[in-house]
Amino acid sequence: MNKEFEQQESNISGEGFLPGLAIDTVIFGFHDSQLKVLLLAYKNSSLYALPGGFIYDNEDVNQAARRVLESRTALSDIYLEQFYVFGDYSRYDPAPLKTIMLARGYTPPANHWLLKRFVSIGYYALVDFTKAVPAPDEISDSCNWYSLDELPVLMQDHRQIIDKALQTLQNNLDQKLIGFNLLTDEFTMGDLQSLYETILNKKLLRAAFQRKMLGLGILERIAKKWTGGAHKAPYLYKFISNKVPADNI
Amino acid sequence: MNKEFEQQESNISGEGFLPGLAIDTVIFGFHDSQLKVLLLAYKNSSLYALPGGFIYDNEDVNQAARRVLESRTALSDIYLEQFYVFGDYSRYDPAPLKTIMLARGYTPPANHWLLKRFVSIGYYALVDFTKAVPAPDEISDSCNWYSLDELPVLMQDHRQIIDKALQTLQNNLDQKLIGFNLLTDEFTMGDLQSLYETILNKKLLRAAFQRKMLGLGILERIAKKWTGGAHKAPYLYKFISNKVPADNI
DNA sequence: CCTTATTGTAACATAATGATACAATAATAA
DNA sequence: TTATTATTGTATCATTATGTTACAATAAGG
Repeated sequence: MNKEFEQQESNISGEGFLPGLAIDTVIFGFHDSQLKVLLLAYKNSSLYALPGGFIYDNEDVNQAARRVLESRTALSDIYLEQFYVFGDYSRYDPAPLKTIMLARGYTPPANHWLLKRFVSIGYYALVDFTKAVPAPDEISDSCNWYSLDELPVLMQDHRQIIDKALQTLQNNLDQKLIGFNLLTDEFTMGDLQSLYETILNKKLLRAAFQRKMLGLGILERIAKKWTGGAHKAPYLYKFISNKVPADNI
Repeated sequence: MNKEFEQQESNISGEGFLPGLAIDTVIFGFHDSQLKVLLLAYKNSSLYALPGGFIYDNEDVNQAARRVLESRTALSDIYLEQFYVFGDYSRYDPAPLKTIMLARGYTPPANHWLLKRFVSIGYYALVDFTKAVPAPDEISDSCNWYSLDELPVLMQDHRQIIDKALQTLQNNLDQKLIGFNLLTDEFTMGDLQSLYETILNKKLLRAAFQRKMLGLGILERIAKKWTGGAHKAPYLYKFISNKVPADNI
């Protein structure tokens, strides 16, 4: 794990990996009423990047995505879904990886597999912010949450990848019932509404929201939560239905 | 075009193509109240397959999908969308292509690029059945429409690819307004309802369907259509909004 | 001109959602 | 203890969308 990139780097032909194919994961979390994504800060570079990786030549592509997700969050059984393949020729830009390798003191040959054109399969994941344990990889200084409102400058087309992931999340939020994956196990109706409002980027009517959510029959009322505020205590709920990791992964 | 496969076949290393990456397109048509898909019948084989292809190393992936679509239907400006990446290791099966090459009198070396593991990007297209001109490729005897109800035995996991494409179409039908792409330019409300019923595989209420469709404000009433039947003639409609080929392709 | 099948739409019932109002209640201050 | 305050849970009514039935308006054909 820790020597992973070193192995990929010294492996000039990319033996053992599917060539030209990569995975990028947009890992969403929710904290302080803000949507966050996990980003890596690359060493010797001002660039930030999405957690990504390559696929072993005997590995399922979806499994590789889970592997990447687990290695950056220490979480398994997470909601994870493919959302788009980024395959434009204009993405092709070997400069960032070359810079990274040079900074590591390694001069790659021109035909190094990591410098060739890559097509990237975009996945998005929904994780419980409080449970994830962000872990940088070998070539990054840090792995941290960044609010969607204040993203740093990102490598290549990673900004567009995040944008498209968010669009997909917005479209899927009501259809599939996936929002709960971003909350802790127990939450108030206010937490849930705040999450929905943040993702959809619009205010929702409290009464109608509560009625609809309760009407779905997927929330179990647990107990009351005394926050210390001078007002009625809200109920805590938990999601009943099985927290399916995904449709088909 | 006609010598395309011969070039891919004699090109042992796959020079000029993205390695290990393929495209499979589920091309939907609608005729006689049935959903159809375009399938190729391979020479010297009882197997049928989805139209597919490879990606040039200087070509956008989406552009490659359009190229495949155009070469099998002689149509451009068609609704086309990515729907899933099929990347399980269990898909890996060089046998069919090897059989095809052997039947052509060509014995490929073991390391031939076409015999390696491929990940396939699934696209689905919605075309006007009356406008498409199905054209087989070099290694197939025929390119024809097959009703979804009576599909022949398909190569590899192509049956699952079709199933997943249909699921996606069903999910997208109401959200995006894409059904019109399967009809001729002018159609009756009955045609449209029949299309919806076929795709969704359920009966719809005529009055409610008509009210909803007209309420969308995307249909223009053209003229009446006298079919010769002993009854009131239905109006012909055409789709107003710009027939967008896709979201983002 | 009468029958027949089908279309377009009105009319009503039911369900879903938008909007407002208010009682319940947990802290705090008087 | 009691009043005050903020927030929650839900009832109520308004509006919109959808399900259902009914019926008038045709285009043939006898």
